[in-house]
Amino acid sequence: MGRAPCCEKMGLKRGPWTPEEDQILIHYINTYGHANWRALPKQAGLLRCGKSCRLRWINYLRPDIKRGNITKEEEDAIINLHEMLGNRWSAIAARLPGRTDNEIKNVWHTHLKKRLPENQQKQSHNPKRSSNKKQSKMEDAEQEQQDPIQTTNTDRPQCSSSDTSSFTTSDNNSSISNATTNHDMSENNNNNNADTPENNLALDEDFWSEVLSSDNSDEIIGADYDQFRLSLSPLVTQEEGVLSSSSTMCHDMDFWYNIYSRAEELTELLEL
DNA sequence: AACTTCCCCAACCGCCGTTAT
DNA sequence: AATAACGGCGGTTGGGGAAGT
Repeated sequence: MGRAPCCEKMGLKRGPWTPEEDQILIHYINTYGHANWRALPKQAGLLRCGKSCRLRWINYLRPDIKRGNITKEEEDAIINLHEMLGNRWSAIAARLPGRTDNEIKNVWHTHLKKRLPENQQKQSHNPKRSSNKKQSKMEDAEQEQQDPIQTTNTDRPQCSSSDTSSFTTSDNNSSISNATTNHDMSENNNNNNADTPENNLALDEDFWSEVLSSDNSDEIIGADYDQFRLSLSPLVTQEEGVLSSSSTMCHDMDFWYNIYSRAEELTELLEL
């Protein structure tokens, strides 16, 4: 016998959500949480099935959703991650804080897939994915062990909006967390001479004294800073490797200043 | 201006793994 | 151990706006 449908269709609303429904859902979840999606709509007074509520919350209403276009850096990260993980959108999304699996899936199908050579497009699905989900979770764990900088667990706390590691630029669109594939980024950067560690020290002590003394560094950091962090990724990789640190996902401004301060030393180590 | 085609993305569907009974 | 319920995931669809003719 097949599984019962997730909800009775009778009397339940479908299709786009109205602002009123959104408000009800947000208010309910903020007040009571979402321990039980199935029961939620009834308790909240929504004529929706639990699945629909969950999807709406996860993909649109969550407060930590990052709005705005996918940045070039994020696109590159998605491409790299897709190469490693295949169509495991939630796993990819877990590495891009603020982005949802649905969003990444859409971006992939509408933009990024087209960039692949045709033969890769044809066989683009699940190069590493096993048909067995348990197996693929083990692969995730395995990979996490090899690469502690990345996260594979969606339950793991992600950088909050107040965390300076998820730097927000002035236009709110060009931010990317260092949770993104540092290794991948560094690979990209290594292929791009403009971003070698030697070239990334455009931000000087004046910049740092301003940032570190500011109460709201978000206001003064911008695209240069994002570029800076990105270009320092290889050094971060080195730092994490050398110190075998517990690798907190969310490095703060002090961390980046430390990397900046030790750029020479880390570059040397990197070259060894 | 009217019509058609294309593109984007929110939402739905169905399946799977986990958990509770 | 078997079954049902649930949450989560990836694949797919279709409405609506943009672009093209």
